[in-house]
Parts: sequence; structure tokens; C-alpha cells
Amino acid sequence: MREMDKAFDFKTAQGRWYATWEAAKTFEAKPASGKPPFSMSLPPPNITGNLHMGHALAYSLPDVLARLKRAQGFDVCWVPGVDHAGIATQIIVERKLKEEGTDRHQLGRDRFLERIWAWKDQNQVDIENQLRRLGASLDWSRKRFTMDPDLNRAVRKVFVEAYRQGRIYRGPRMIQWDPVSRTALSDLEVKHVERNGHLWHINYPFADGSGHLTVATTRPETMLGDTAVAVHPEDARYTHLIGKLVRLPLTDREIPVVADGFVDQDFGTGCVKLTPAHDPNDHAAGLRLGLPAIVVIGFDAKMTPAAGAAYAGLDRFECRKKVVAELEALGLLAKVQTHISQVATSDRTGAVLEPLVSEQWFMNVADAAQKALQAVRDGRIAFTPQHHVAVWEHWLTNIQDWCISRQLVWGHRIPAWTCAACGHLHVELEAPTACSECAAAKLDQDPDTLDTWFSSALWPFSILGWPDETADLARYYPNDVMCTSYDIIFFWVARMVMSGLTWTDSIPFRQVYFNSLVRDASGAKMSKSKGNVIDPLEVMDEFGTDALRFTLISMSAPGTDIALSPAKLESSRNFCNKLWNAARFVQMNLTDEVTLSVEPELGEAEYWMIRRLREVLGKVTTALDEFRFHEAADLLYHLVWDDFCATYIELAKINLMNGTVGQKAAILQFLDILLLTLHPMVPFVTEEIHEAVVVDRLPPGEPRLLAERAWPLTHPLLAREGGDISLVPRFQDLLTAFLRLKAEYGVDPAKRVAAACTVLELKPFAEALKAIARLENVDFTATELASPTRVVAVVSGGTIALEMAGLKDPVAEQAKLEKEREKLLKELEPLRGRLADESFVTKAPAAAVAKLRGQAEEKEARLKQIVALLG
RNA sequence: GGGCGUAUAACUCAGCGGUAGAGUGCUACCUUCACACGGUAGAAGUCCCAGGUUCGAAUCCUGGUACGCCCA
Repeated sequence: MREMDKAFDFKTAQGRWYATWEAAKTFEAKPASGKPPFSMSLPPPNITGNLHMGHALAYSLPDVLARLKRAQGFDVCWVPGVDHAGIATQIIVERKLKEEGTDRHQLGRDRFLERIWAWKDQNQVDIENQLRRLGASLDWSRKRFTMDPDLNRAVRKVFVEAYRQGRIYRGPRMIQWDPVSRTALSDLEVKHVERNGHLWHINYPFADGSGHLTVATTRPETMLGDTAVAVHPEDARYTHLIGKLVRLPLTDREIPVVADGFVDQDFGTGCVKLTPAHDPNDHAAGLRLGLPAIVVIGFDAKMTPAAGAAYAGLDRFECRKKVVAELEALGLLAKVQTHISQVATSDRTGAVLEPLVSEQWFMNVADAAQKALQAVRDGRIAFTPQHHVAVWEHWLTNIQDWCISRQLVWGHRIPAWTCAACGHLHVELEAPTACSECAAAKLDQDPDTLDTWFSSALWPFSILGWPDETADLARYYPNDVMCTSYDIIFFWVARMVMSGLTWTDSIPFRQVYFNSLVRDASGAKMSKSKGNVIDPLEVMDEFGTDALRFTLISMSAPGTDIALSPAKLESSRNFCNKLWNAARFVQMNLTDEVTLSVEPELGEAEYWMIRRLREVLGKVTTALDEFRFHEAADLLYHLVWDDFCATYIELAKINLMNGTVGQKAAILQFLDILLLTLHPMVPFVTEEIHEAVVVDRLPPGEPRLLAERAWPLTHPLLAREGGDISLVPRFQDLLTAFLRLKAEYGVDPAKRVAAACTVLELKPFAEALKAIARLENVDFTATELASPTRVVAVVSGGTIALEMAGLKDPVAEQAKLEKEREKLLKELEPLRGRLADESFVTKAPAAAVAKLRGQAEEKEARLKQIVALLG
């Protein structure tokens, strides 16, 4: 048996145990086991980065479930994987190329891809090892990458099917264009940020010279592409102008004044310029009104020749300055207001996006969205916390077609080929060798790739082998639980549900648990620019993985974000250490013949501990089943610290050190049950203790790894009942009363003084009382305790006294007793009042009345004793 | 503009119809043979505000206020 150190050395334990579990295939799914399946898919982390605190949380929680379900006898299949993260990855590798003085155009598509693959291979290893460090009990034999060949096959299958069904189509449309990464984005990837800007009021003179009207705009450079000015059809200020022509300043064009209901009469002047080529609203209005669209800004965010020779080639923001300056010079700038505007930027690059019309692939998801809405409405998919349903409903009922093509190299290539000869479009699973229309052999594949989320949307079933009807798919699909962050509810969860219902005719998972977001100690979002990022890897080094996990778990109250503080991490580390030391104390006092096979000898304290274990274990099991992780953690924290360490071990100390084998066996059983219960949350420290204390004492045939043992809810010991368990809490009260008495009268805590007590039922605890409260002896007697040399206090069911010899100060004692009496009277006042209130007594539930009456009686009894002592 | 969430002890948060809790911090004391990453005792809160429902509201309802997030 190994001697345990004074403190838990998490650094060595963490590395050792994961390797052991992995080698034992503890976490591999066992489809042939005959156990019921329980399955989850790991939200695949991007290959681009390190594990951050969000991952640590999002993976710790399902790991608790996975370990719990495994212990409960399920065949757990938790599939890991990583995501290729199209834009994010390409940006990083391009940055590396730039540092090397080259770029992707110089390298060419194929060599650029080779570079990304090499980078991906290395990063994947890193992130997988970080998942191991976190303790995530994943089935690595089933690990996937979103661009694995069979996952690519699933992507092509969906694309081709959807194309044939008319769900996927290609066409020119206004999309949000990221001029930095040079690709189209979907609406979801657009982030609206508030920027301080201006609202420029510009005079547009009438063509007939009869004055001008004034338009207000936040983007004056786009005026070069204006093809109309719009007013509201019911705006009395302007109705007479509808149909007139204005001369567009800085150009030689004349454009009409038109009417359209979308114009907001209260914004600016109530006149808006229309630039159908560069604004989504104007684009829509242009289509409605049949207006031409003039493209004045290109894909490089520079002005095109159509903007006019004076502006062509200028960056859009340079052009803005020039336009404003020239308008001012011409006296056409009526007014400039400061204005806070919502600017569309790229979620990834932060670049200001440019709405542009471009040829892209789209997916119509209207039908799938209806199915997804229905699945949640009828309860086939349940959300925790439920309030996310409201946002879900809103988004899915207003869903737009999804722009799925990206002008990126890294990703799933779109399986579409155009015949170079006749232009026929072929959408096929495999590259066609000849055109079906004209038999030409030269076919060019679409250079674009698919939105990263296109493959992620298929994740729960593609990783199980879909579209093949594999055994894994039959057994583990749909998944039981999907744990993920609520910030990707649309990006990912909605799309998985839509895809699952469309392509597998099944929900992809039954329950969705949305974890919180992790913030810093003051509640601010962690970001590199703020410098408040807490690195989980560093935390694991400093406090231990178990402490990190326990912290995140115990702060995971549904619906609130987590403010992570060092104080909380310390507290969790201390908790692990407390457990470690309790175990160490037990181990130090166990002889070889004490094993889990020995029949435990039970006394009052043991029956009380059994009751506590049974209650808490029941509550913990329910809490975890209902995703109330924080509640489970809190219950266990107090079970270990207050009940097991502070109360039970203190009471059982004598037995532990000098008791029988049977008495020690009981203590060992309790420790074992605690380890089993805590293991899903803090796997490393529990496995380490298990090895040091329990393994050599296990019954034959029991798994030697804690991670493989059964959840103790149905442990036979927990069913045992006996003794008067109410004595333990009463003993606690008695103990506290003695300690308080010593403290109040300034008795040195270490000084052993003689004591007396009239609560005779607690005599069995006399030895423990003497030891813990440091009393010389305790005289349990029914006779009156008050005496000139003693100080007294009142407890539940009796009186206690300390022998003070010549140190007693009668005046001070009198004052203390009087103070106690005042306190009791003050507490009794509302109780008496409510019990005297007839409407309460008659209308409140009997249990509530009885409870209150009990409290009142207890206090009345104490009061009576105090009054007696005061003479 | 619409929606969601949050306001409880100095801090971070639980509780969400039966009269106020935890962790950390703070005060005093204690190195007692598991643990100072420990122990004992203690101080500390008009549960954001105003109405309403109820025998009873931190908890439910209505209306404010402040902060955060999402969508437009």
C-alpha cells in the first residue's frame, strides 16, 4: 500500500490516469455489451486553436454525464472529433505564409492545401491531447475530422440530393461580402457593431433648376451608384415631388424621385438615396421599382470605373472622404450630424462588410425549418434551459435561404462541374468524365468550398457512418444528449436538427443542454484584446484539472453566465485536498483485514451517515439527470466537507483509530461510496485515492479502476436503517454550545475543563464530545446544573454547564443569559403572532403550521429553561 | 425597434410561495496526533424600486429602473 502525501499531487495523477483509462479502453463504446446505449457527439473544437475556457466548460459537463451513465450501466458512446474551421484556418495559414514572404496565389491551390493539411495534422494532435488533459472520457477509436473522406462523402451526398430536390440552387443575389478574406458570408456570420459615424445631409438639385431636396446618408460614397431618391408615398412633405428628376451631384446622371413604403419618414430628412447595388434594402426596393443597379464598389472594396474616372481605384473609405470634401466645396453638404450606426462586420475578420450582388450557391431551408420547429414544439427535442426556445422559434420562423458557398480553398469543394464547351452544369457525387449534353471531356469544377457549418450540420450522423446504414448509426443515433454553448444555437444546433430531420428522417438528439458562457471574475467576456483571458491549461497546472472541473460544474446554474474567479478555483482545489486528506486519514488507520468484503458494524453515527449518503446520492442522481450540475456539485461539497469530514469522521475517530475491523469497514465503505459518487466530477483525485486506499480491498471480480465501477445509488449498505439518527444533529448542537460557551467566557480552547449536561440521550457520544470540545469529563446528570462555580447555557432538550472554578463572573453570566432571553423573545414574537393568526392556522397547509409550531415549542422550552436559570 | 436574461451579505453566486443561504473575504482565537489548501467562534443583507395576488412574496403577476446578450 502506497503512503499518501500530505497534499494531493494533481500534477502526476492527471497524466497517469488518462493514459491508464485509455489503455484499458474504459471509454470505448461496447456495442456487444448488451447494455442500453447512451450516446453523445462532442462539439468538434476548431483545429485553429488551443482549448479555451469555453471548451473546458462545454466538455466537462458532458463528461460528467458520460461517466455517470457509464457507471449506471449504459454503453456510452461519446464520439470526439475536430472541425476544419474553413475561414479561421485559412486565415491563420495565410498569415504564416505572409511571414514567410509568400502567399497562397504564389503557392497555388494544391500546394496551399498541402500546407494547411500539414498544419492541421499537428494542431489536431495538440487539441486532442488537451481534451485528454481535461479528462474527457471520449471514445478515441471513433474519432473524426470534418474533412475525413467518409464525412466528405456525406457532404457530397447531401449536396447532390438537395440540388436534385431543388433545395440547393445557384444564382446572383445580394450577399454580405468580406473584402479581407474575399469571400461571401452567410447572414449569421455578420456581426452588427455600433460605430461612431456621421449622418451626412446632401442636397440633390432638381434637374429643372427649381431648387433641391436633401437626402441623409451614412455612406456618401455609395451616392455614385445612386439610381433614385425615395420618399414615403404618404409623406405630405414630398408627395408632390414624386416623379421629378434630380441631378446626381458629382456625376452627370439624372435620377428620379420615387415612392416606396420602406422609407422611414422620421429618419434624417425622410428622403433616402437608393443604391440598389450596395445596400440590401435599396436592392430590394430597386427590384420592386425596376431600378437599374450600378456597381461602384468591387470585390476588393475599391471603387470601380463605373463610379467615375475621378474615383475609380480608390478605397471605399478614401472615396468617402473625397466625396464629402467635394460636396462641401460645391456647397451641397447641408449638414453633418454625428451618428451611431450599426456597421455590418465579419464575425471572423472584423472587416467592414460590403453588400454585393454575386453568383453564389444557396440552400432553401424553409421546409427543414418547419420540421425543426415542430420537433421542439412537440417535445421530441427538449431544451435546457427552456428559455432558448423563444429565440429558436423567432429565428426559424424568419429564416432566410442560406448562402453556402465560400470563396475559400480550405473546405469541402462544391461537387459541381461546368462543361467548358457547352456550359452545362453537372452536380454529381463523383467528377464526371464527360459532359452529358455535348460529350466534351473538359469540365471545370466550381472553385468554391462550402460553409464550414455545412459539414458540421451533418455531424451527429456523419460521424456514425451515414449515408451507410452502419451498426453504429443504428445503435447510437439519434444521440441522447447534445451539450453545447447557446451562442451557436443557430450556426450549429438548428442546422443539425434541420439536417437530421431532412436527411435521416430523425431528430439528431433527444435533449439539448446549453451551457453558460465563461466570463472573467468581473463578468466581462474574455477576449485577447482585453487581456482577461484565463487559460484553462494554466489553471490545470496551477489548481489541478479536478479543481477546474469542479469550479465550472458548481457554477453551471442554467441560464446564467459564469464569472470565473481565482477564489473559486482555490476553493475547489481545497475541496479536492479535503477529500484527499480525509481518505489519507482513513488509510492511515486501516489494517490489512479491513476490506469492502467485511460486514460493516453500524452504530448511531453510521446509520446517520448512511441516511445522509442515501439522501444526497438520490438528489445528486436526479439533479444530474435534469442537468442541474451546480446543485449536484453543491450537495457533494457539503456531503464531503460537513457530513463526512466535520461530523462523521469526528464522531468515528475513536473507532477509526481503536475500533473493530467491522467498525473500520463501515468507514471504508463510506469513503468508497463517496469516491464513486464524486468520480464523474473530479475523476483524477478520486481515481488516485481509489488506488491508494480501495483497490487492494475490493471484493473479487470488482473492476480495479474506479472509472469502471458502478454508480452506488443501489449500494446495499445505503438501504440499511437503524439507530436514532436524530441524535447526531443534536450532538452537533451540543458540541457547538460547549464550544460557544468556552469562547464566550474566554476559556482557552485547549484548556480541558470539567463539564456537565442534562441531555441524557447523548451520553453515548460522551467520548467524542470530550475529545472534540476538549473537556476534562462530562457529567451526564438529570440534576440541576446551576451552581456558583459553573456557567450554564441552554440547548435543545436540556442544559449544559462548564466548571469555571474561581473564574466565574456572575454579573457577566447574568447579562449573557438575559441577552439570550431577549433574543429568544424576539425570535418568538413573529412565531407566536402567526400561530395566533386564525387565517394562517386554518388556511395554511397543516405541515407548514406544524413546522412552525415545532419551532415555537422548541424556543418556548429554551426560554423556560433560561427563565429558570435566571431565577 | 423587437426578444431573452440578470438584479440577494464587501465580492462571486445559489435559492424561486412557509419568513435568508454557500464559497471567498472580514474580525477574534487555535499549529489539537487527516488537512493552515486546516479548525472554532463571530460580524455582515429595506433579497433593485413601486403596486397587486395570497393567511403568507426574495420567490407569482403588473409597471418602472439599471446592466448584459441576441435579433433587426
